[in-house]
Amino acid sequence: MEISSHQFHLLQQLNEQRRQDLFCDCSILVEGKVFKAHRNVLFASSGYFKMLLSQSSKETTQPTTATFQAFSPDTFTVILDFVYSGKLSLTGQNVIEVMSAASYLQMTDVISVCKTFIKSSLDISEKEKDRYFSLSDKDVSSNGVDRSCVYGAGWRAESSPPHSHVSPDQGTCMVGGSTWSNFNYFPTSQRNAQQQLSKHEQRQDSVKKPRHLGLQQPSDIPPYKSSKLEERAAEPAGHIAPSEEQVQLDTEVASPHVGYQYSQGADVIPRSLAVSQPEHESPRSSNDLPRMRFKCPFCTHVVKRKADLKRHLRCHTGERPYPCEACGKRFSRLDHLSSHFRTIHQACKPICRKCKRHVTELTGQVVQEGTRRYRLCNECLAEAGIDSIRIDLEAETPLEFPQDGDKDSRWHYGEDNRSDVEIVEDGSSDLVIQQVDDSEDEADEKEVKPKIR
DNA sequence: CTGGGGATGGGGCCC
DNA sequence: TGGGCCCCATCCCCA
Repeated sequence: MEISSHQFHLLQQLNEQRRQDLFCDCSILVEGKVFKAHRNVLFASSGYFKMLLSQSSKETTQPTTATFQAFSPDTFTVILDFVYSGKLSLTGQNVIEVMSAASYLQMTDVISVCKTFIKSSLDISEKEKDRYFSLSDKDVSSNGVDRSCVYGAGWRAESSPPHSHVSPDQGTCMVGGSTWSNFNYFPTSQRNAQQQLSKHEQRQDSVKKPRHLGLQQPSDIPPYKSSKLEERAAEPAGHIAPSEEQVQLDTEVASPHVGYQYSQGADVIPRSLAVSQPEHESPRSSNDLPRMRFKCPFCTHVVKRKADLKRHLRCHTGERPYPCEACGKRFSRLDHLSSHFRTIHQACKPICRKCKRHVTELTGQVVQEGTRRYRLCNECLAEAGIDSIRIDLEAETPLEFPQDGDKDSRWHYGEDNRSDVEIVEDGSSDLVIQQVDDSEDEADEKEVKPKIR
């Protein structure tokens, strides 16, 4: 006969003992703050502690002390509370750091839940953005990751990997003592987003660059993509890229956990899920400069700046917050959008698209094909049989790139004023010819450039 | 089929 | 810290 509440009460008791510092035989020092805990609980919850404590198990009479500088006391509080309660308090602010800490401590369940949290948040963001094509980032974030959520990990979770899909749009939620299957939630829009990403993923599969730190994805390991978050989280991560070892060695030279290799049955914690936050040298040498590195929790990539990591993470999450309002194409980066806008919609290059010769206001014209603009020299225009078309540039309204902070406003470009513009359209191809006036165009560019640059 | 060029995306890094 | 520029790799289209 099984009393289902026993595990819950047992954990509750242990948590109570921890709070009262009863039988605590392990001290964890995180940036100066001391946490008391039970060795056996830590051993059972974290691969890192399992490794650490098994090494020091011979001296069981001595209290064990672990020191961390890779994450904050607040983050460790979240982790420790989870260990002792099964409830993970995630917010948009702490999820990255919690995931990093969980990676560091080799707590796969926590990593999975964090990934799901991030993915779901982005999904909500995408949903909002799809509704209002150019929602501001601020609005999105307020609808997304900023909501706090408390995840409850079931203590029967060992039977199945955590395929949890919890939507942050549920707001604050408390799920305690449930099995993972109790909160399998997969928003339909998430599936849609995955479908939308599929092409991008296929492209990215081959865009894996070997040049970064000389690293290369092993051929047998598919590059990790955003829509594979769940699969990756759930899959037995038994593959370790040999090259990843280099990263570990490179970034964790002085760390106390150098070269650890935790294995739990067939499951090996993927080292690619290692720390994604600054690698403080510990103990830091007085001579060494603090070598700040930020590791991507999804791949082996290491960057020097947090902002670069944030930017890099978009290639995993598939987030594309910058839509081109001229053609609808979305970009993960503003500079890519700017570049796209300049090349596709502004015809900035004074080059004939056909013969590649330099064109001036005398020797060529701007051709507008739908929202695309490019230049053709008069000869090429004549070849195309459209040499007699002239446009009153006084009335011509150039495509304008939105200013900063104007992400949520519609862009203004010629299309809106076409009724006012004397344009000639090719009925079959939506072709619009505009006379090149470099002086005018230069002025246009000057007007736009400060916004872009 | 192949090579060239445009478009795109990712990283480094400066401001 | 975000914006933006530069460089490079890759994809895709077209001749």
